[in-house]
Amino acid sequence: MKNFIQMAENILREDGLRLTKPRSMALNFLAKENQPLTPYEIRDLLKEEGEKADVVTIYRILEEFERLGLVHKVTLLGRYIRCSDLEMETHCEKDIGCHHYLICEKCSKVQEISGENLHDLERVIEKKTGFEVKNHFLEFLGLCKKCKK
Amino acid sequence: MKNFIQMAENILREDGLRLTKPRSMALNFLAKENQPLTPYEIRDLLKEEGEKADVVTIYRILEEFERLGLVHKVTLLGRYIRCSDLEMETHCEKDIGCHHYLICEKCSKVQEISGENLHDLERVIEKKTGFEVKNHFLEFLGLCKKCKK
DNA sequence: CTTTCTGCAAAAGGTTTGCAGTTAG
DNA sequence: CTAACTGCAAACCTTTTGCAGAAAG
Repeated sequence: MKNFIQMAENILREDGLRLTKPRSMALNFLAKENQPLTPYEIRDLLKEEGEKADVVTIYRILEEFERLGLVHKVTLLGRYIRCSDLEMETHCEKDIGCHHYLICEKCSKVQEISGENLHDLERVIEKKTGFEVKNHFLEFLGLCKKCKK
Repeated sequence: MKNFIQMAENILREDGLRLTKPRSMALNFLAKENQPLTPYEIRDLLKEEGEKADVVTIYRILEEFERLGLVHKVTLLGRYIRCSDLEMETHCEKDIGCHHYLICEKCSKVQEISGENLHDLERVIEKKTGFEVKNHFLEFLGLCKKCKK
């Protein structure tokens, strides 16, 4: 956790971004929670600590964080979660084996898993984590034959 | 394509739903296009054929279609695509091996593929379809250990 | 100091809801 | 006929944009 924050701050600095109060606090909450948060939730968390920040600012902060590989957006939830230490260290931006999430339909808690075979994976997941996979979303982004040319 | 429409109409009937003009035409366009459409696009297509329908109606229609397994929502695009004949026949609701989509970042065209191993799959995809996979989105929905109890 | 960030106001989408009127079966 | 469906208006929620003022380095 401390690790994440330090690495993140370095990455920000390297990119020439300033370490402002909202950015720093957003990093802290993302690290502490270790669960995906909405921009509004982050705004509220800041407010609880006496730092009022506009949601617009949080949106812009998260946009930068995502670009720098500090957070992922969990598409199905519209929430942002901090990248794992592993992802940060290996700088495995969009690699296979990263950012696979298990989203509980009931409590909305998210756990990260890594692995590569979907079929086997589901079985392994159920055995190792006790998570009962009901549905999965798999979509590929890229360039089709025509557009590649 | 004709197949899809007939099967879909049967499924609607079996569920006690009425075969109205907007529903029937939406089915036709989804079948004909074979590409994911937004509710607004469907509304416009209907309008072009002289049938004006409200977007709200289209939203409600698509909601029903999804419930009945006639269409899938392509999460990343916010669009709806007709289920494949295979899916309809096997009634493979949420099964592994279904609804995997390749989304072109440039032309936004979508192709469906089936297969189960993600790693191998990407390689196979590139060879078979010429689609260059840049990124994939994989998220699982289900119940975590706690919530399962 | 000067560039970068933030706050505020406002707009822009996308989606949902309630209710009265219309239509399929 | 009568339950189901649709249209309209409005609300709601999330996200984006522009610009002037504030703050980091």
